[in-house]
Amino acid sequence: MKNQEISEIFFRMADILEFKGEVPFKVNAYRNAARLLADLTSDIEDIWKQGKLGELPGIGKALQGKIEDYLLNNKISQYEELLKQIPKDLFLLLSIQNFGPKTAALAYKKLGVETLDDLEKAIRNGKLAELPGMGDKKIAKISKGLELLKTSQERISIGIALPVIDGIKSYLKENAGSILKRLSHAGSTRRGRETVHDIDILAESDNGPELVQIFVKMPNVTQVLGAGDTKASIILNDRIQVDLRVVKKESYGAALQYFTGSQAHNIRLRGIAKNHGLKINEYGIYDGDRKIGGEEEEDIYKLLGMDWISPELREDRGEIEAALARTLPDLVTIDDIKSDLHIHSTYSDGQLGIKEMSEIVRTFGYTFMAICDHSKSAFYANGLNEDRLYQQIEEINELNRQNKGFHILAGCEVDILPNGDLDFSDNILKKLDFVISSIHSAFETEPTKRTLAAIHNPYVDVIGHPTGRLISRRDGFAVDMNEIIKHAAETGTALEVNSYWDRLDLSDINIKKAIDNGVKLSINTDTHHPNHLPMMELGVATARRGWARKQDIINTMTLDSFRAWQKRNTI
DNA sequence: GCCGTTTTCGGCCCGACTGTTTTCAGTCG
Repeated sequence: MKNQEISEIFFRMADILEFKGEVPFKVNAYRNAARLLADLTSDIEDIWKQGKLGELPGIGKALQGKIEDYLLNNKISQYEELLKQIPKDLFLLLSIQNFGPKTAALAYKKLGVETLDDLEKAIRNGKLAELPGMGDKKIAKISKGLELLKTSQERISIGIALPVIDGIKSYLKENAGSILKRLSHAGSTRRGRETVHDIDILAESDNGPELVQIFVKMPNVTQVLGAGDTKASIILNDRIQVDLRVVKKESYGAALQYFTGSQAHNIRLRGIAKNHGLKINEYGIYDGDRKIGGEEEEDIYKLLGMDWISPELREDRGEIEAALARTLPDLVTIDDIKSDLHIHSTYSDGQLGIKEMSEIVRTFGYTFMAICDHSKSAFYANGLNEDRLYQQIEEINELNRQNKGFHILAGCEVDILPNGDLDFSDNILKKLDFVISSIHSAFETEPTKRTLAAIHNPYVDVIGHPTGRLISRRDGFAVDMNEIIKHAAETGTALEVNSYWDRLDLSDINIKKAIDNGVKLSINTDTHHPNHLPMMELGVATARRGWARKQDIINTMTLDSFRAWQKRNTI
């Protein structure tokens, strides 16, 4: 799909135009279009073929022409032209903190700075300091930014960030005592994004300076980037930046709304406020000079005539229109989840036996679970052959006889082989209660065709981690998600939302697309170790970001309705 | 660049912070 490719070009064109000193509104037009394309759940090529490009908000004549250029010629000629006029490593240079487009342009024009090395040299030989507006402190900040870029990690997974947030919250509660009132995380972690750049913490207190001091003296703070009376920024464990912002009671709601973002969502809200003759900032919502709300986050949305919007939806992907029309979806919650359907045991590569694991799973409040160990071809994971599978089914049956009020489904995560066959025959699969089917090998070999074959198998209930992406390591294999969704809808096969922190596969955008086409989803942890079980929350957050409701998720069903849903029982 | 029952021209979110300034530009979120 070309959506992503064009989106990336538009983001870069925005950077270039900004570097060239274009008016900010033009730059924003490109960024808005880039975001729209990245978030789009339908194929831009289809929209173009239907002649409906102009119906997309923010896509006018000029941008339509560029999209068309790319679809016809696989390049945007104006972008190619622009690339000739900029420093070699512009995009890298612009990622340096405290080194923005204006400074980059100045350094390029006056000193010929094209790369990080050039910049470092210009700092060392004092040339940069000779430029207008450059003082010692500014140079020092740019040096720091350059240093940070060299050592800093990529965005980190939400699965890593959330436990860090829990630790910070506990620390603050223990050490700040009565000066700390309300406390929340904000930013992209609150919105449940799969990866985050930093952690935002918001606190309510009448004593900002003291709270800030407690915060910067936290254990494992390796750098204090700044600390004032109401805010501070630190680097934790040389790894992740954490920003604290302290506000008073009357502004807490407005600040929480503001710092949760996203930026695009906030910009839309402020535009709407303006149309109503109101103004929003992080301290409250105002009618002229009169403050009319801001103590609670709900105030902001209510005063703009809309429903409160769950943080996971706040990306300006249609949630504002839905909130105004009062048609926001009733999103699935963690409390709706009644089963975890993808759990490994010591039969293959899990850490616990079925009995021990099931006892822990029960404590999550679920009423059933599925053991889905690997199949025989998964040598690397100690996959089960037919005999051991029968043995496992026997053990599960025995446990179910002993267990009242909790049921274990005998399942399997059957490999989709390179030739498109499944690793077990239908005669075996039909003996199981539940089947997940996944690709674990030969990612390059017709992954779409193989997945479709699995979808059409009458015993396959769920396609596991459908794109195979690993957030920290590799992109997904090149599956045609439109085809997979179409066939999943036709056959009544669910797609997995694998909740393991490094997978979160399907992603939010694909979840939305699946739901829009009537496909059911299965949120599972793919647990190999009991520590993985709480990751259900990550899967639920990702599903919520994809606008998933309770009725879209098979894990919210009772055991009876789940069985009635299975396609093998609907024939 | 886009957009329009206020507008086909003149708007386009808002504020903090910093550093370099004699009143503001750049960067960030």
